[in-house]
Amino acid sequence: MAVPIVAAGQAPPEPARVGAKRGRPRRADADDAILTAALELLAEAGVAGLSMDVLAQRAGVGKATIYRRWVSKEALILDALRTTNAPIPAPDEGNVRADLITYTDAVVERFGADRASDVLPHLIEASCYDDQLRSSLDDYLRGRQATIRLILQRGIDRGELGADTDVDLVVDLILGPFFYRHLLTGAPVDRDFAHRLVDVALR
Amino acid sequence: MAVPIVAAGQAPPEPARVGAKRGRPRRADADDAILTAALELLAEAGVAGLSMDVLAQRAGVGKATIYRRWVSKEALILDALRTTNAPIPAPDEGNVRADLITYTDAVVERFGADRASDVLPHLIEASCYDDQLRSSLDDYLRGRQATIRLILQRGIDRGELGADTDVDLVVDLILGPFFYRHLLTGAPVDRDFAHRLVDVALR
Amino acid sequence: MAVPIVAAGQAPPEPARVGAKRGRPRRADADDAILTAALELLAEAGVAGLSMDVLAQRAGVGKATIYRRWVSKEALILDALRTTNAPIPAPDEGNVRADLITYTDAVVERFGADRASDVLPHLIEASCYDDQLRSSLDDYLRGRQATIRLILQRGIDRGELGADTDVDLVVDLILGPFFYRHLLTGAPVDRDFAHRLVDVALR
Amino acid sequence: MAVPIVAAGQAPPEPARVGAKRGRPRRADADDAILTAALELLAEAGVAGLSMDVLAQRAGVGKATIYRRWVSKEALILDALRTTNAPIPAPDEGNVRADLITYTDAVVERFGADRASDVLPHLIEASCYDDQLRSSLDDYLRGRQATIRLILQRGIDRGELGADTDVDLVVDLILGPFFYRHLLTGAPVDRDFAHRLVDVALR
DNA sequence: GATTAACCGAGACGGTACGTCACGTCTTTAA
DNA sequence: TTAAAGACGTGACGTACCGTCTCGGTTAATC
Repeated sequence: MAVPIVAAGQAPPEPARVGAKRGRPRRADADDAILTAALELLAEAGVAGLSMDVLAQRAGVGKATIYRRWVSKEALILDALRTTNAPIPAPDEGNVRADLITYTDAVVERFGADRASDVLPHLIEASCYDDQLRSSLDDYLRGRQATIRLILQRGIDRGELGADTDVDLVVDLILGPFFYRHLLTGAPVDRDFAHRLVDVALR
Repeated sequence: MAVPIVAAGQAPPEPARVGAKRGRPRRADADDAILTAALELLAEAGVAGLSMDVLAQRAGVGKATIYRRWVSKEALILDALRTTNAPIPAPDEGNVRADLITYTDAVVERFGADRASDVLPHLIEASCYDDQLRSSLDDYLRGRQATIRLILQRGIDRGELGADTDVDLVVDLILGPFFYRHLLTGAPVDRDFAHRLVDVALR
Repeated sequence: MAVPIVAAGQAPPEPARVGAKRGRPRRADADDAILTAALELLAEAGVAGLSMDVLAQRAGVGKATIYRRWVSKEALILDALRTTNAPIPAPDEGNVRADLITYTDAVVERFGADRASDVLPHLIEASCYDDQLRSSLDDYLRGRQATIRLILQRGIDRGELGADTDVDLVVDLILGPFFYRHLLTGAPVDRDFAHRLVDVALR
Repeated sequence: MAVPIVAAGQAPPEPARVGAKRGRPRRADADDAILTAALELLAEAGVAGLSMDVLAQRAGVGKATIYRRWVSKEALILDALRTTNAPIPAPDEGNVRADLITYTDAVVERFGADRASDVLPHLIEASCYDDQLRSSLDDYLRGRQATIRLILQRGIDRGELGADTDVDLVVDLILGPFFYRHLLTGAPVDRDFAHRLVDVALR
């Protein structure tokens, strides 16, 4: 996931294909070691407990090796997030509403487990100071919409939803309130809440 | 806004009115001086530029004086936010949809002006590590729902909306997507978007 | 020995006598704690083993406290050197030659004990990059000539030496070869060598 | 000057002439390229500016190539010093005093030009941690006595000086005070000072 | 009027993390 | 085998904050 010089999540920009690569290649397993250690530390003590010194030591790696692979601590954290947070697979029960319910139930469950995770809040804040991170994070978060978009698109293809369905809006109507409650007001996020959102969005 | 010892936003719990106070009373103008300096620094360099040392110097105040009035840097920032971000007044045009449109237009405008404010993200993150702050922030953010709740309640009272209207849900449907776009995906937040949200919420 | 802001060894320049001192005063015992820890570390592992992190920890002090009292690691080391290396007292046997012999014997002994001390070499190098240190070190080293100068002056006062005696030259003739052998050529520095130097210098 | 594996200044121990050479031969011009680059960097920024990474890049050479030819950075620096600092040729005017004056005048001039060179101090310090370097440096510095020893020997051979002249002592008496002033006290080193040293040494 | 107690500005305190740099070694591909 | 390139683990650097503590000095209410 880590890339030569660019920010996290950016595709490696053809690393000077011509001359091929000279010099000692990067340790192949270092990325994994670092990300694994990062996830451990995040689980143990949250973002606040993830200091670069400790991370390097835990991963058995020099700090420079980390900074060679990620432009910043936050780019690394974002990649760690990507690693853990496997996308929720799209159910396909032939019915948009059923699919969305299944999907949102999974989201609710994950939010519950994710309880008090400070990773996303940290990245949101950090992205205020770092444009590269901002766009990486936006990419990541828009990517997380893929499942729900797929469900909707299938519905449109099946004729279950009108061709003029505002997919963007439906996505925001379902995910927006989720995050709003989870990150901002602290109001409960449960299945009932999710179902009502789906009902409204499909109304 | 600042209180003797409790967290930001908590009502001062009757400061032991009984025994009255001995000793030198607190400087009356210090709260203002501190909040003003804080707002200046936030405007100049964001949360990252608001160090307690600089703040104390700017406000012409000792650091201890700040910590005597707010439990933490973040409690202070939250109060500063409260100070700037005056609540948007509830329009009253006798029509729920019109009122919501007027209101959301104001929100859109403020979000635009708020461009790249890192204050809210910072507080969200900090609240992950500080329960007192967490609840203060939740209070504040729920308080920001007052306007929209008032509009809806008036509609219900007028019979324009059914008595069984799920106010909580409508609030989340309107505000959730706003913050989701603003803080997370970075998608544009404009009047058109707001109007569609209102339409769906009232549908 | 440490001084508010100026380099090591500089006399504290009347610390703004007017306004007296405001703010919390510096910990009185910190200087000692730091210098003692520094001397321990120097004894254990030489200059190379004296890292600021370890020193701070050993002295039970924050790094900032050290940097508040000494402008640089080297200024601190110089003060540590001053602390250990008490001046050799001037003998007074009523005879210049006898006094010088006694004195140089003491120097020889100290050089022997000083075996492999890397402190002075380190300071000499560091002083190439730091003018303030350079002049502090010069002061210190010229101060170390005091004993020998006193012996000679007494001789002049007694009429044992001519009033036109070139004291500077005699000092350099005795100390120069000492350091030259000790630091540069590694040739042995013993009493016999010292005696011959004294004989030549007084010839 | 560089040698296969041994310390700087050691004679190359017959580089396994027998089996001839297998594999890629060493670049013949690398030594020169490295030393030249080293001298440039020393001139530009002193020892502190001579990092091995920069040096390798400047010389168009891999770091391993440098370490294959010199055991350490300091061994390389010593060789660089040897390269620049050509020995001062021995004058031969048939008179010891005149020869010494001519010689010391040249030394004074070089010291003046050498102003603030940090090379020698650096090597002196480094030699505290590295025995091999220590003896190489001692060799080098004793080698620098050759000129003055030659002048004295000629004087002895001519009968101008007694056969019992303590050559070692005379050398130390002349060079010791030079270095003492130059490296330690920072006192001026001029022709007058040198002449007085010669007078005393020959008295 | 004296005492007491909480406040005040200033700034030093012990900690902790940061990101950079240089070291000397190791690992590639190419000659 | 040696070359150039450059990644590697290590560890020190000096800075910047944090939130607390300690000064000498006010400023009331209480005694």
